Amino acid sequence: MPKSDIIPKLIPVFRHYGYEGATVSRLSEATGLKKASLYHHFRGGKEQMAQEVLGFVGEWLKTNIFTPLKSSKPAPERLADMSQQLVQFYEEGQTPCLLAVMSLGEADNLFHQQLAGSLKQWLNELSRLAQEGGVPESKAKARAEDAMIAIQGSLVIARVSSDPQVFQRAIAKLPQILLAD
Amino acid sequence: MPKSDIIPKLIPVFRHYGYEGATVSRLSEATGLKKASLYHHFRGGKEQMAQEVLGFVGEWLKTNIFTPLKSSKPAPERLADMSQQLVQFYEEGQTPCLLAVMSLGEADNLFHQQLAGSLKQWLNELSRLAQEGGVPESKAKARAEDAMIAIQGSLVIARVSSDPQVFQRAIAKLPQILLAD
DNA sequence: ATTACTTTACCGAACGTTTGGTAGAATGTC
DNA sequence: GACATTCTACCAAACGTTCGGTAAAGTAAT
Repeated sequence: MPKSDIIPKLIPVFRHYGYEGATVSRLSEATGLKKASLYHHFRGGKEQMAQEVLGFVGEWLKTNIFTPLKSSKPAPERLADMSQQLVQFYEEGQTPCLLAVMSLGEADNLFHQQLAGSLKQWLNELSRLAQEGGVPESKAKARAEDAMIAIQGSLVIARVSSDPQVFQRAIAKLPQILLAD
Repeated sequence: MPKSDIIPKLIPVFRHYGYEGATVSRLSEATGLKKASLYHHFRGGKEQMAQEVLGFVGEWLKTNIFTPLKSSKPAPERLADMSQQLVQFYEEGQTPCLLAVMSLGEADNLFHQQLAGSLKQWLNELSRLAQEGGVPESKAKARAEDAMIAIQGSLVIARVSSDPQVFQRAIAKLPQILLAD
């Protein structure tokens, strides 16, 4: 099995259990590969698995979020494209965010820079979008922050209340948060 | 050492590491009690420790958040009281939320009901406050949800970006979210 | 007040299990 | 035959938990 097939099977384990909870047994079960086979592909062990999962998701963000946000469409359409991708990625709000989950405990020491980098990029792209939608630079950064807060917060609330619609409602409000005048 | 002294020392471990990451060794270190001594106080082991920590925080919410929200002061003042308590409780935005952290992995199976109950209560109290501040019932529930999203989301963003001010900014916006007309 | 008994709080050492990780043999694939 | 891939079998270390026991504080009876 090629790595490109393994990593997507690793992702949900890290997302749902966090770094410490994502045991090699669970990762093995999720991939269908025995432990030793996993270690053949990831000589750096569990830490490398998490690293490559983070890298994969980073790439995913670039191609499915950041690039669409830069397309030539009008700003509201670009935002709608992102929203659609997000709802899929977070499985309608039923899946925790890797960024949030990997910033806990021991994992934070290992991956903090990477996580912070992805978030910063995302914030920048959202801020650009808002500006292109007519929001002055001074307000655009604050709105981008509010948008990310809404995404992450709604994922938490949706999870704790077992009501994924909380997430979908929050996504539906993004245009207002980012582009209202 | 009485339990009332032990539990507060347990809390930060569960908050920062999550249930699976909160090893008995770490809990032992945090309390200054050896493992066997912890088991003297909590015969149910780690699960009971988490349970009692959740109970303690539930009580804290009741006396420091819910009750103040019901006082006879005008609505904006009650909200300010809650905000002040929150900033302290989350250490100016540097500490993850137990609710969010315990809804991950195996812990969610064990504690989901309790977590969902606390959240629901909190949402209800915020909705009541908004209504008493003049917001129609139809909108009040949505605003309470937005407020909780802002609290949880800003804690995540603050943590990932190592910028606690994100949290404090979000708290400062609560009056607008809940009571604006 | 003194003695004897019970309880509480604590700890060192070990329990069986699971952790992350390895070595080497089997299996395919070219 | 050579190569990469997967497996079974194994390991030391850490996991959550329990055991056996000590020291001190209560409690009761004399």
